[in-house]
Amino acid sequence: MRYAPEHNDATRERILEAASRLFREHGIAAVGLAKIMAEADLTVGTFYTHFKSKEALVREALLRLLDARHEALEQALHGADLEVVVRAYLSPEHRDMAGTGCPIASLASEIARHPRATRSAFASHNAPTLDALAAWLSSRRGNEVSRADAAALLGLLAGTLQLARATPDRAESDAILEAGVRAAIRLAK
Amino acid sequence: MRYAPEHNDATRERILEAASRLFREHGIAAVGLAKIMAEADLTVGTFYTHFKSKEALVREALLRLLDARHEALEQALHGADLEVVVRAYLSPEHRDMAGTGCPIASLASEIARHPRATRSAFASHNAPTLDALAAWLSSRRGNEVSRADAAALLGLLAGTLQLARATPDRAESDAILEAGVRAAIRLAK
DNA sequence: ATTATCTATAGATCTATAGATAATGC
DNA sequence: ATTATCTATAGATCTATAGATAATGC
Repeated sequence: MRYAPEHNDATRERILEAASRLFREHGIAAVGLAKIMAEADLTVGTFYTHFKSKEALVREALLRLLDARHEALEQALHGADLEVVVRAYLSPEHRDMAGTGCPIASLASEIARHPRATRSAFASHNAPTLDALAAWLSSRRGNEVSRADAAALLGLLAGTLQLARATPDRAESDAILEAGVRAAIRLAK
Repeated sequence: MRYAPEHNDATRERILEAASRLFREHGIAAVGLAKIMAEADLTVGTFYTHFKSKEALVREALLRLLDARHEALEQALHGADLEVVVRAYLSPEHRDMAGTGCPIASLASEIARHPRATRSAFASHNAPTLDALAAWLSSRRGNEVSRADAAALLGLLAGTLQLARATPDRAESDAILEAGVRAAIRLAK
């Protein structure tokens, strides 16, 4: 229909946003293209006008999420205490809203099983976050902190959030979040 | 065919073992019953003689894995240093063999999206491991360590292993494992 | 005239069930 | 006689493609 270029871009964006939410909420394998397209108010047939394959969508949704996360972290580390950032990450709200939450906590174990191209996209778009975190930790601790050390801190946050999400008893789940905050602060010192 | 009772149990066991490996290797949603049954040298039709549903299989495979993990940890904590246990967990071998590895690192984020009955089975069969770990940490540190604190340590281990698995560059992945070991030891002190 | 979207469909897979077949304990 | 296993199939879903339809820029 030769729409304005903005129309095409906006549609593509809507698909990406629906996918980003649904993947984080239900996992990649559990979400079909029909559900994503319905969420974007379209039918399945249109999908392939915008993406080469489901895997291409996964890759692009992932790198957008990681880029957004990086920007948010830069903002947060600029002003706030690490404890505030950590408490926001390991909060009951974040635990209960996976669809708008951290892509690593939701998807890391699934990404590990995806093709190398997807894992490479993940690694390269996660690196800036790790580097920013490492630099921040270095200046705080006074000694050199590597990207890998920052990854361990992120691993603690994501892994603890996963355990809290898997724990059905609310009090126990809250306690896990609290313990994760204490552990993260200890690691950051 | 009225086989001996052992025959029935052995078949059930074979299904559980195939499922335990395939779920950890590819994720629960990504593995169909046909693949599991083929791995156990059976056809799909037989599945429902042994289990009520795929979800029932997931639940039982999960609790068996957690029970086995608990026994292995008890053994390990009895003799060895924590550092040895942590190094084995965050080893390149464990990273590269998800099918025989830690069910939490492979499945925690997926379990979090399963029905409450599955999450309850997870929590109750993971608790002994956490309690053993907490008791061990308490005696080592000299102060009281809660089950939730042990969960944070487990979260660090599982989360870091996931990040190492998602990182395609081998050297970078190895570095993440090393950083995880350092962080875990710091937390345990 | 161009092209994003639609409907329809291919072909594979998914979980689950029905009914036939065959192997062994009583 | 009992029952674990088999083949066959239902009905839903999955990713991906083909061809018709319709909306807008030139």
